[in-house]
Amino acid sequence: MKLENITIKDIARALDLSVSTVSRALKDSYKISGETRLLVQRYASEHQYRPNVMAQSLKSQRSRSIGVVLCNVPNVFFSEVLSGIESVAYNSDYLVIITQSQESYQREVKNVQNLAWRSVDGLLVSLSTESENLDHFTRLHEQGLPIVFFDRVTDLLQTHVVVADNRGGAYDATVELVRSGYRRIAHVTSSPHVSITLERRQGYFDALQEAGLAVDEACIKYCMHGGMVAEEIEQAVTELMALPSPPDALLCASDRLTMGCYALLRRRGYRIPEQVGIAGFSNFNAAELFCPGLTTVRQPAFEMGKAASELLIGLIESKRPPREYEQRVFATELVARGSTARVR
Amino acid sequence: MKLENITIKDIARALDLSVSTVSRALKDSYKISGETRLLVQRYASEHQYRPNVMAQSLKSQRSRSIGVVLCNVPNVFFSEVLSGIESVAYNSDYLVIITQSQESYQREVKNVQNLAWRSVDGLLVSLSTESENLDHFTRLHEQGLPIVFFDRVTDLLQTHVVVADNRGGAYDATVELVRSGYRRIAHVTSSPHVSITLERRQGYFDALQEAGLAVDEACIKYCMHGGMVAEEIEQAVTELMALPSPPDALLCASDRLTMGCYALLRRRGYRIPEQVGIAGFSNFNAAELFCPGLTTVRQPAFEMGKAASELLIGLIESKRPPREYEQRVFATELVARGSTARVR
DNA sequence: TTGAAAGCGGTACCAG
DNA sequence: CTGGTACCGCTTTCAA
Repeated sequence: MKLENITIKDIARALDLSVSTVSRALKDSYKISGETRLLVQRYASEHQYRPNVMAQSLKSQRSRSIGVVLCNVPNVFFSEVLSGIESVAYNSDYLVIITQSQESYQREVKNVQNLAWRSVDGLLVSLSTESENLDHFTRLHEQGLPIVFFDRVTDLLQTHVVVADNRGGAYDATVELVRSGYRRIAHVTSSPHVSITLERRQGYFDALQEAGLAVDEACIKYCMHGGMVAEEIEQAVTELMALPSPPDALLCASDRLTMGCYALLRRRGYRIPEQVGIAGFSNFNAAELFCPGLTTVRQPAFEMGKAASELLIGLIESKRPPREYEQRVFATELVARGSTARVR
Repeated sequence: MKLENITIKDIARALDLSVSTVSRALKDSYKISGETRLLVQRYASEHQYRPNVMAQSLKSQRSRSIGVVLCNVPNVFFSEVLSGIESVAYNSDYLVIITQSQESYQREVKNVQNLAWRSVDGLLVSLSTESENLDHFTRLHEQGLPIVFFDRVTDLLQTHVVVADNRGGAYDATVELVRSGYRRIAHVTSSPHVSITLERRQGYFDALQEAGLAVDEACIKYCMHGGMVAEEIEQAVTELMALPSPPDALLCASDRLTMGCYALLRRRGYRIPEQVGIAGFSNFNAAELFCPGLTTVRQPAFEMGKAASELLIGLIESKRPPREYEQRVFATELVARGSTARVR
């Protein structure tokens, strides 16, 4: 059963005009008499004429919709990004189609192909932890499909990119840990395939070196599924704490890892912050209600979503490719709380 | 610039067949020789033929996409529902288009109209707190557009509905408060326009009455924007605590309200659970990390999203309207934690 | 079993 | 300024 709308043809018949005239009248085309234009427009609005979008799309090869490819919506960071994306799209009259990769390369590929094939006008992408090969994007990109990457980005494709200052955020958090007197700071992070992992690790390195602390590879744990599987986190923390000289603090690289590690430390009875300090990336803003409060690095997720959306729509609507692709970097915000407040 | 795909016409030309034959061969139609079918299908797959979805949609008047209308994605409950919706849609090869009403009636109307006009095959809706008038749905519904409501539902429209056992959840939480010795239990809830408010209030009433406790209207505070505006919550709590005989416990009716009230009580220095107990609906599962842990009523959000999605797709794909509309009710789960553990 | 052609609802070019 | 018409890519009668 279908929604019955009147068509341009109906209007033409009713007003004894040709479809082309009606079409032009509706589009406010210049070469049309004010009289007929008004006539048509009045009739159209009286009869609630709505152009059939599928027909327009078929003709124009554009759908006024953008596809979003991300890992998992319930992740706080992503849900806020998504909200930002939607808010811009709403104002620009684009529809937002979402897909989740669940950190699976296979699924990401399928989603991307499906979106492209179902003809979105552009793609907003945060790569899955499993994605090394990016052929599914390059092919589309070469064919001219606008793509903007956010958060987990790549330099294998030349396009706009929206990220937080990941290096800076990790640096700040590490400095805070050092300042609080921690000397053996471990790093629990995601797959080294994704950009954010490398950038955050760099910030961690920089801060350690600046503080004259040694970087110990044994103190860095990579969770290949970004913490999607609980065992990853358990294993990482277990191994760290079993080290001959165990860490006295943890720097976690993502929402899920931070929460996971924090919960695990508490569950295992570690005293935070005395015995172990913990800080990490997280957009969960009730972290202050934890016991002790959790020191977090916050990313302006909503703003990042807006920016990504704006850049993509810009790309879609500009006739020709931009001279230069932008890389928008958003400052992070360190909120120091009890979990790093060791009294020396 | 557009993605170049070969069309059915190209195949026809290459194989010296007619487009109709090719079309039928691709659809595995019965009246076609096995030979030509194989020929066509091989050529198609070799040349990566992808049917143009816009053309198919224009013809069939179906888009294989569903629209989701909800308040706000970053809300934990909704983000989990959304994830459930997406997971089912993915398996059934439907695309999910999301829109946020931000609790605004205006915006809900716009989103619904836009989605319908942009021809989604069906709608998944959780009403905004402001929505009393539902004409924007009834019109579409009468025209045959499949709609399934979830969470904030209505009985003004005859259709499938997916909800949590809201009465039961509120009842359980209130009973828990009573069991812990609280005697003057206030209720902070959302707008009375939405179904969940009434149902949850009923559970609260039932439990109070069963316990022989008086229901005091002064102890019920309605936040008309569901806690979207922080002042609402502040005002509600302030007024409650300023009552001649202030409450000794709070039952909160939604994610945002629960977190908001809890944070506020802590900020204002109330001792929880001794001075004030608090429990409420929330899908935030790190509530155990709070100090004290927060007693929550959890809804199986992901499962609810899946159910809603399945019902909608069923509606879309069945030729005729079902004999009977379903109302799927999901059990809630009470997780009692420190915030209601008063030692008597 | 196959092909021709109409049509889904618009858009845009070309005449007039 | 207006009308006729081809076309976007696919589906589906209707004939052959």
